[in-house]
Amino acid sequence: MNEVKLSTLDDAVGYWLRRAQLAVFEDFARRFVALELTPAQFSTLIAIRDNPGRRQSDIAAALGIRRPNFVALLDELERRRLAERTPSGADRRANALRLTGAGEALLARALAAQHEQESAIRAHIGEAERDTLVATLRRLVEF
Amino acid sequence: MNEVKLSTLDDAVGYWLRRAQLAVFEDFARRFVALELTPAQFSTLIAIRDNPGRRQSDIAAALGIRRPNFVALLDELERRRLAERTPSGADRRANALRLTGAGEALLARALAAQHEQESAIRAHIGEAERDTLVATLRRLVEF
DNA sequence: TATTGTTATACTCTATAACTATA
DNA sequence: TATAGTTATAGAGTATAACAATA
Repeated sequence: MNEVKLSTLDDAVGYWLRRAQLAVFEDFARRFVALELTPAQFSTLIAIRDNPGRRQSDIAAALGIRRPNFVALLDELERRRLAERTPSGADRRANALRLTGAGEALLARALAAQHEQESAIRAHIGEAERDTLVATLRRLVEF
Repeated sequence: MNEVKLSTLDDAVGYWLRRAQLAVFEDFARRFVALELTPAQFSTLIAIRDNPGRRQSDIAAALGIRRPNFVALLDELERRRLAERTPSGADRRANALRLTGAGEALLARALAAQHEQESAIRAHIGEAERDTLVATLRRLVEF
């Protein structure tokens, strides 16, 4: 196949943002396949560990996940005995979320895998560039 | 809702890459809603304009779109008389792609809208930071 | 009345297998 | 046999409406 030109896309932030995100997420998927964790499940485990006892709605909202879509995700984490829905004391409508011992153990392994990915990125694009990248991306989110 | 902590995600390239990409694509969608063009349709119009007469497969591959998924996308562009499938001379299996006059006209408006988005991004994060961002994202794609 | 968790549902993206017509 | 375009289909991911229990 002869080369196909894509002149206008070659300097577009949106285009490279999408391609870079796909590349990093594919690498993430490779590293996490053994742990059987999707990005959404991984960030959910982090959010629960950092905020034990919080309501489903709060955790879901913080992660940008709609409440209805969070139900099946939690069902699966509970089925695998990684997280639990426990009674929320005062409000009997709410579920308080907590990690199990197995959940904390798996999260520890996942955090190690994530750390390896961050190190690989640092090695590939450079330490300073990585810090600049994260800083710029954070400003872009407010955009 | 009290604040929810997300310690570990706060310095992760993958996390901010995803959030920034969502923010930029939401802005893109707002700017392109009047043109009724998705990112995939927009980049397809660019690819066809830059490579008139090329086969479907080549254009799809250059955009990272699987051949089966490219069919409906092209059907829609043809239905709206923005692009055409024409006979490809030698090989009677292949379709050569071209933009119509209407397609070129709409693409011109789309490119203007994209240019406005790029200007807005430059204004928000700064000229030099934007160039550094694109350069870093391109290196990240090889990752 | 409003909110929490849930069910049902639908729409978009993306992926694969297999067909047809040509090569 | 292999390739170009196509069909059918299935799986994620994400969106909304509406319900039961509770506030």
